[in-house]
Amino acid sequence: MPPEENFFTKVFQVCKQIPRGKVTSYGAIAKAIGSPQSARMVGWAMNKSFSFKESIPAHRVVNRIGMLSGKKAFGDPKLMQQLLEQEGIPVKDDQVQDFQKYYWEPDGIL
DNA sequence: CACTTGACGTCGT
DNA sequence: GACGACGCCAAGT
Repeated sequence: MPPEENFFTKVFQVCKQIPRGKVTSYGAIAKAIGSPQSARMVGWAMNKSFSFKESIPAHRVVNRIGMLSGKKAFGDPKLMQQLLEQEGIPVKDDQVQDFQKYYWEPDGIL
């Protein structure tokens, strides 16, 4: 019995809750699911999210500085930036412009 | 089974 | 305020 899939579920749940045109940070999600020090796990889960059944808008999740750290995970680095711009989020140099403005704090599932 | 890597974050300099 | 080092957790090799 491997790991509790609940962890992934929580992360995915939060990701899905991200409103269109908004972005959040891994730490915020990690904190929302009750593991504030497991921000890395959130990112790792995101990478695995592509293998997940459901579609997860991982492009709305960036690191604390708003940098598209996992753009490579989309297959094409441009894809993530494109998706963000498509949702109305200006991205420049792999960084979200006015990140603080588009930042969205996820609701704790707990 | 032990070491390394990884979509991060915080503290210290 | 920028740069560097340490810390966390799990998966892959």
